[in-house]
Amino acid sequence: MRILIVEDDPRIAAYLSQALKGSGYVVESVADGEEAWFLGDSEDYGAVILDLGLPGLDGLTVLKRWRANGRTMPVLILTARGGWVERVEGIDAGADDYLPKPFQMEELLARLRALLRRSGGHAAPVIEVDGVCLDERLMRVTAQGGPIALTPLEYRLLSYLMHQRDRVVPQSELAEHVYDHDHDRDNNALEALVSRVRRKVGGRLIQTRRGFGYVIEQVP
Amino acid sequence: MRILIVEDDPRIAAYLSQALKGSGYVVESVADGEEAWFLGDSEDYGAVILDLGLPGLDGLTVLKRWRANGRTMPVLILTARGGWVERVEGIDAGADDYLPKPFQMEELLARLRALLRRSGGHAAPVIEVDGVCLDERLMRVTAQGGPIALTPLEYRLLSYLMHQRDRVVPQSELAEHVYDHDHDRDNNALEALVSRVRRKVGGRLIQTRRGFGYVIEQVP
DNA sequence: AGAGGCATGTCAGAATTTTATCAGCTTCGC
DNA sequence: GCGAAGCTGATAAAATTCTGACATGCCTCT
Repeated sequence: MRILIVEDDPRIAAYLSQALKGSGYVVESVADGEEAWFLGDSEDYGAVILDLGLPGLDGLTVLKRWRANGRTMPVLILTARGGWVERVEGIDAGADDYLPKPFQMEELLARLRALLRRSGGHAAPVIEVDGVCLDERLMRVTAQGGPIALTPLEYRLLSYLMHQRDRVVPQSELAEHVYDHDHDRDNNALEALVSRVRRKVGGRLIQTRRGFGYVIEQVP
Repeated sequence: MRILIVEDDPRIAAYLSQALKGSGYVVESVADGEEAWFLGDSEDYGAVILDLGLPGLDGLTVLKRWRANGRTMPVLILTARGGWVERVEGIDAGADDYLPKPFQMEELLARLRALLRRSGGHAAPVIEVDGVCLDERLMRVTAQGGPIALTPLEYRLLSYLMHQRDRVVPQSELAEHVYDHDHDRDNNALEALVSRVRRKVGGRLIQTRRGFGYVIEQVP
């Protein structure tokens, strides 16, 4: 994990750098506000440790510009300006944590771990087969770039089959996962549903295994 | 946004509860460790404010059990045990922030805002979607430059949906985070509320996913 | 205390979308 | 070719959601 240290006191910068390297991080260090702004804007860091009293450009200004530009890396402010008013100001400028100097290195490392832990878990859950994408957060399906409007039952059906891709799903099992438990089984509602989904996502995605069920194959 | 307060001192709990409600949160409060564990394990909270010195079950133990069970809501520890060793211990037990008593309410609110915006996967202190801006610090919403007057419930609804943007929010979840715990479920108050918010912020911001819920999409 | 204003729940009917059902058709396996 | 399994379009029925109107209750101001 790559960490940017923005700190103008060379002794503190060296101390931080050494401790972070000792914890397994890759560290870059700058002492100047302008340079910090440029690096944070153009490079990719797992987190930033930011001192506020900087030559050139103030730390808070740097942070606000990063956020205005859509940079979302976690930022831990570390400064001697210790009053609660400054802390509120720093956090509301877009910082994730604020640690006053002097500080215990152990605590800084713990807080950094917490920031990294929290910022890590946002992978987009998207399943894609043959150009058809299923976005589970948006509950939306796209095919060849265009969004496809699916009704609730249609979505449940496609979602289940895509989760079970490369496996033949018996009709009875599919029905159990699409319909509420008390549902007529001796009609062809499921087949009608499959038919409608096929018309929307393209006919060859959902294949019929006559006598067994349906399957979505990953490799066409 | 629904917040759980775990605090055994009734005066501090009342103080917290009042301040959080004033900032537009839906608040639940418990004083007992066992009960806190149960609620945090089974209910859905946007964040938890956790005191460590509790009757019944220790706060740290409660937190560790939540994390062991896969609960990922942000937790802010708030306690009089102020040494840095305790802070490191609390953070490494899975807390996201640690604020020693006594504390400034302003700072707690700021840190809570930081936790909530980060847990939604974002960093900037102001959320903006399609020309509509939500400033949590000022509790103010603007659209196309003009401020929009929202009632408390309307604000909670819009705020929650904007925090959860690009994710479909089921009606039941939305209701939990907008209304206090004891509330009728089989009326259409929520739909009426959505309708009112739509009239104020423009009809196409909040989209309906029939059968699933509502969503605010960042990229329309 | 009373008036007025505001926030919000409630209701009914409208608007819209979704789904079951049916009938006839097609395809598949033997 | 035959029977069974599966497909599809049409349509009616059902479910969901929206919205305006109204009622209620709370708060503030006089």
